[in-house]
Amino acid sequence: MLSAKMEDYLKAIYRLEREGDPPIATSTLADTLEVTPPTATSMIEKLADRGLVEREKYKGVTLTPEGETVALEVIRHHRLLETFLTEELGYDWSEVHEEAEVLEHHISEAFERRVAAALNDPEVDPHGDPIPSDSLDSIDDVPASALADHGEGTRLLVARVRDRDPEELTYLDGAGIRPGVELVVDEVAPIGMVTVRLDSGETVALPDHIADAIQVRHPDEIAEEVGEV
Amino acid sequence: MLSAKMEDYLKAIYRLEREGDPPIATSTLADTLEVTPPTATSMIEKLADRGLVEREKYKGVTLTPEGETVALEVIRHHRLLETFLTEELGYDWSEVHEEAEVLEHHISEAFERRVAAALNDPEVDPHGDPIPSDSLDSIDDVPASALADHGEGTRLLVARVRDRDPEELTYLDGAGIRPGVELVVDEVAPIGMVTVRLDSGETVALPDHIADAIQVRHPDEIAEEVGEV
DNA sequence: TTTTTCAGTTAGACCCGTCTAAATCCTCTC
DNA sequence: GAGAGGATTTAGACGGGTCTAACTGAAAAA
Repeated sequence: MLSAKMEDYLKAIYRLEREGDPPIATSTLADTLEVTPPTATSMIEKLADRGLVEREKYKGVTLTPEGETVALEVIRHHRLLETFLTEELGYDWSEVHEEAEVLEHHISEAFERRVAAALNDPEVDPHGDPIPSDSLDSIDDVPASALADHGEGTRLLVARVRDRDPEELTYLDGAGIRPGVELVVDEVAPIGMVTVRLDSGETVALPDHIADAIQVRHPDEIAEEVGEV
Repeated sequence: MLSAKMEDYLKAIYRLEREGDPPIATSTLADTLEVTPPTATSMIEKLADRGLVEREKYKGVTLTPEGETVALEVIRHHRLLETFLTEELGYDWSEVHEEAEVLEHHISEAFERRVAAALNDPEVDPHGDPIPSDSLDSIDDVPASALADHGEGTRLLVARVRDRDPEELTYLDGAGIRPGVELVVDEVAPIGMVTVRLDSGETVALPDHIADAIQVRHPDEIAEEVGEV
């Protein structure tokens, strides 16, 4: 049996591997989990003993296939829970993260199955993040780019919002920016800010760190894919 | 902040106080929680330090009002979860207990409120047990008696089933015995068994320990109460 | 190549919840 | 009212997850 903490470490390593280049440094992991480096070291040892991570002393860690499976399982729980809380319990998009962060470690397999069934095996969560399948195969990230990387006049579809801060999310939601919405880049200001125009006609100004967190696609790509199916 | 374990101890003390006479002996508590007496002693010390129990060395413990509030909160979580799992997620009546036993310690107040709202503030859980109100006032147990205490020919309404064993519950559910069902005592056998007849005409034989766990009321009492309202 | 710097690890401590073994208190019986 | 017997507590240990302080490796700078 794995503790909730162990699961948190595996999940963090998984994310860091996707976003940076493996192996993951002890201090990076420690920062992510808000613990001190020695704490991370000792946890890494434990995970290595259980065969969940590959460790090279002074270099860092990578997940083994077993470790990755555990990480995907936890992420599946998390994203199913977020979807469930939003769709079935009336949670606001912005407030599901913390609740799911706790519950993901405590639900049974039966619960997971029933929630997935109740939601009709959803493929993405309310933030637009893909939900790992029941078989826990590695996730294919939907190809997307940051809103910040597009020029003025471009029409874009919001695919994912990779922000977890409740206040920021509430603001974005209130402004009408959430996965599935289309918008046009109105102005890229040289002061670290992007302004977008929604179909409603309203414009919303977004500082760079937000524009980086908003993942977008070109609407016609979607049309093509749908056509393919 | 209280740990899940502390909550378990408080809940156990609460139940034992209701069923036996306070104060609760260390060994009784230890048995209930399946730990050794020294373990219970040290936990009792911690709870006493926090003002959640009143302790008299070598005598036992009782809950303080604060401790009782915590216990009621946990019980409210548990019973709301059982109801939710049954009604919204399609769990079988017999399998909700274990899941709720874990989750009760991990849901937020927001989750509690939303579940209660989704269920329309239910007053009893699937086992017929009363759900503490949001204000966490002490619960008034519905007056009921054990099926085992009634004579042949008596018509009874099943109010609560105080059994948590999944196999036994599955059997009872399959046999048609669950809260809300009416039945007639068919035979009280001198070998520690009671046979009841359901409205479907079927008879079901129940050994004493089961007949003790089934809490019943007289159907006309219910009618009167409804009349009063 | 040697030194310096800094990340990473080891050492040792603490709190939690648990245990076993040993001491101690309470109470019931004679 | 003195033991005997049983329940309770104390003592000391351990694993989990964390910390600080001290040490050690590795890699960049000189």
